[in-house]
Amino acid sequence: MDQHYNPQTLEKVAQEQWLASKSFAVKQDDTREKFYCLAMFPYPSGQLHMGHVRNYTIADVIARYQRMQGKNVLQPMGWDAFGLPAENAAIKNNVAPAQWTAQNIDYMRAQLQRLGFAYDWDRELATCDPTYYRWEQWFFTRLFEKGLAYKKKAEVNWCETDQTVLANEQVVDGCCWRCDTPVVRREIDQWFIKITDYAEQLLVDLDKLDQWPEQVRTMQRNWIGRSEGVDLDFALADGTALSVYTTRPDTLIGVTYLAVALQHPLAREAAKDKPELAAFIESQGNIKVAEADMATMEKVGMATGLMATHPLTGKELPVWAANFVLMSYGSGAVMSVPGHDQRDWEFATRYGLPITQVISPTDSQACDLSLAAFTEKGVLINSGEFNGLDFQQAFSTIADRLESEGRGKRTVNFRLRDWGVSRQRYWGAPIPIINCDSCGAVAVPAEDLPVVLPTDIKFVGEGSPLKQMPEFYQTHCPRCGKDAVRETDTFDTFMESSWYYARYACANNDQAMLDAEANYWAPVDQYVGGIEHAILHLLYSRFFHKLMRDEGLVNSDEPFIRLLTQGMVLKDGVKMSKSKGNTVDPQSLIDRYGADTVRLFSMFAAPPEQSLEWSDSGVEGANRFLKRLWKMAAIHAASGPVSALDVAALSDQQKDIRRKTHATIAKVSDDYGRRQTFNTAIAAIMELGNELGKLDNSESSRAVTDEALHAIVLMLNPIVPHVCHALWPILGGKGDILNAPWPDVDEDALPRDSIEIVVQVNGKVRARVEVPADADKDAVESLALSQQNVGRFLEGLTVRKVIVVPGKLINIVAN
RNA sequence: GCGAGUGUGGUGGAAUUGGUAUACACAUCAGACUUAAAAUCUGACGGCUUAACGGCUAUGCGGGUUCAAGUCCCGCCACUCGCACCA
Repeated sequence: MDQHYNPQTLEKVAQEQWLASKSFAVKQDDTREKFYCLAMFPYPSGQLHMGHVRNYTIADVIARYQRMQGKNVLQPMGWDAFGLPAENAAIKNNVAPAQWTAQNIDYMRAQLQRLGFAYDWDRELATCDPTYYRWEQWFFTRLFEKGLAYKKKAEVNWCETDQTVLANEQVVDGCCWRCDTPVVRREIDQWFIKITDYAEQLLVDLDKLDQWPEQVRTMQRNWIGRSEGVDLDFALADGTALSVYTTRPDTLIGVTYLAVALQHPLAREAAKDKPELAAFIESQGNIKVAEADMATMEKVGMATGLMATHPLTGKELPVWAANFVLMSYGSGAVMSVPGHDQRDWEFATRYGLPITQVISPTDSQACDLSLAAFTEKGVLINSGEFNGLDFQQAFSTIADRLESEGRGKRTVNFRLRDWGVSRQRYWGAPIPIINCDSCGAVAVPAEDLPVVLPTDIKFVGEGSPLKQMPEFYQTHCPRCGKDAVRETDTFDTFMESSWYYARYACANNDQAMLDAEANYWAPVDQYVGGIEHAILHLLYSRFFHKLMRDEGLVNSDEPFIRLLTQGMVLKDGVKMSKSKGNTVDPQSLIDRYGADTVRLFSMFAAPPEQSLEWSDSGVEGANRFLKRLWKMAAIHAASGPVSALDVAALSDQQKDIRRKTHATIAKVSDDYGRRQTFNTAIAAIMELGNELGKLDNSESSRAVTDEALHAIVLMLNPIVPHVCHALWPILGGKGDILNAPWPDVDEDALPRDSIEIVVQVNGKVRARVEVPADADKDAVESLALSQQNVGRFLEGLTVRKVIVVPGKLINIVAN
């Protein structure tokens, strides 16, 4: 065989064989354990970038590893094909979004195939295909009928010039990204899905996800934001009540004013007779509809002139309108306790409102209300009959009082808001609703689905083309038959990505959304994707899974059993992006070094969860390793057949290398399966390879080498499958390496005769001693004490304590 | 602003349960091979110090717990991700 590694040729041979024999097409098989491995599908932006390469390589390594464990492995691929970039490209290049998307998919599919990923291409799907989104439309009509989908007014970013809704990313410094017009908030009718009905379940079930990173579970918990508090009423002069939610009823006596959102009905009503308030509300209307902007803006407000009565003290309190009160959380109004809430404190300080202390620290904590609010829990003071109570006592006493007087009620509240799924855009799945003057919003009947998005359109960018297409929106009411108007909004693209994992399992079923095969494969055993999706995509998918479960479509509670969140790919310490001009094109690297080198570097350069710093010379190093591996195997194979390994007759050096082989198998198995740190697995394999070079050419050495090389090729196969595909038969491996079993550890090869023990004096390493593996504590201690350098450091000191960590270290404590 | 992370040689990183800091690579330097270069192979490689053995010092910064801290605790700094219409 050729001693030169030729990736371009051997990768082509391997890929053609995989494609021709459909090596990765799978079906239900009840004789084996199933394993569903999935990487987040890409948006077809044009070309693969390094983030994709990393994401898909990680998943592919896991899929191929699990296959070698004897499992029935499904790994599908598809396209998250709806979304804004297609509309932007359409305007820029004068090409229809459908056509642009289809071209991108074709190019990127070829790139994925060139990287040798083990996908079942028979299950490929694209979310912009009516055969996909028809089921999403159908499912939405089911939710609508169950009352889980509803319409309400909500605010959007609006550009007056373009007469269009802007996404948050399209608002730059408060202005439209295209025409620079200042953006205003506008309220429009929008569709929502009641994720809040599932808030408790979504929170509780996080505890079941013990194979998810703790940080993701924490972020979701905080996002859902369950809190226990009290809803209470402050009476207004006209006899109506202003309802507020608080988690700190213990501070109730310290309330010095109330604050309502600018959109609160009370603020709007007050603004009618108060022009300066109306002007103030108007002036705050250009803040982006994004929480980050809300939180960082200057906190300002204005008195509404209204007064409210404190439910316990009967005191009259002013009602302010404030820009930081969120209409979407609680009742859109808050009671302000400037003594014990920092935001209230800042607001009160700014506007000269009174600050009262009602909580006293229980320990020596500082509490100076002229500097800041005291926000810890403590003991009540200045609260009349409640003085001396702690938080728990005060909470229940005050809540009981309010409940008995009918002025309040204990409430569980969530930060989570219902999911707005309407988008005033063209390139998305049409919302299957018909608006009838007589019947209101009516779901499109199942037999009329899908509502197909017209693709032969001219796209100019000002509003959705669907609004200019009577042939699309003019229709009849399915209920009463009168003329009616079809909904022209489309779905949020998170809708499509919330259930695609399930659809892969029955991608070609045109009779149902999901079927028995979907239930065979679901849930996904391993999901791999970027950490940036930790909250939204993963929460919506979990929600959708529960909705599908309650519709009888799946019989599990959660969609993803194990989650791996990969870090970003950086270049020169910053994220790769076109605008920074620091992108690395995977295609040119594949052309130069082959897919295996690119895969190997991606897996070697960093553990999957950390960010990965790109390095051209590192890629070169990965390529060098594969060349060396090839040459070593070629020379070994060329020197003829190998005699059987005679374990009893090995020299110490041969035994050491055999131990290393089996220790490496054990480590690599753990790294692949439990730790998912592929970089350390590769390092361990490299170490073993380096050791092999030290062996001579004797018969017994060649037998040791043969065993090691078989193990190396099997262990590397998930990462660099092409070169291993080629090397396997050369080394005498039987069948296709794809189906070869993972190597076994020979436990008998692992024990050592002697081990090295580190000797410390007062925690500093002073010597190392070689002791028999079964040496007892006393023997180790006396040997340690006899070391010359140890003696030097013990001179003039008294030994107080000796700590022995078996098999590792001995620490002599002396003074 | 809020929530979640990360920070170790010249560089990427390793150290898995509190127990030898710097594995494995990259870069650099030296040597071998070569007319020469590339490629390949061998060796050196945190800093200071020493003729050498060795010593001191170092995991963003400042404290703490411990026989022992990169790892645990407290306080800071810098960077990254998310914040509901980017996907």
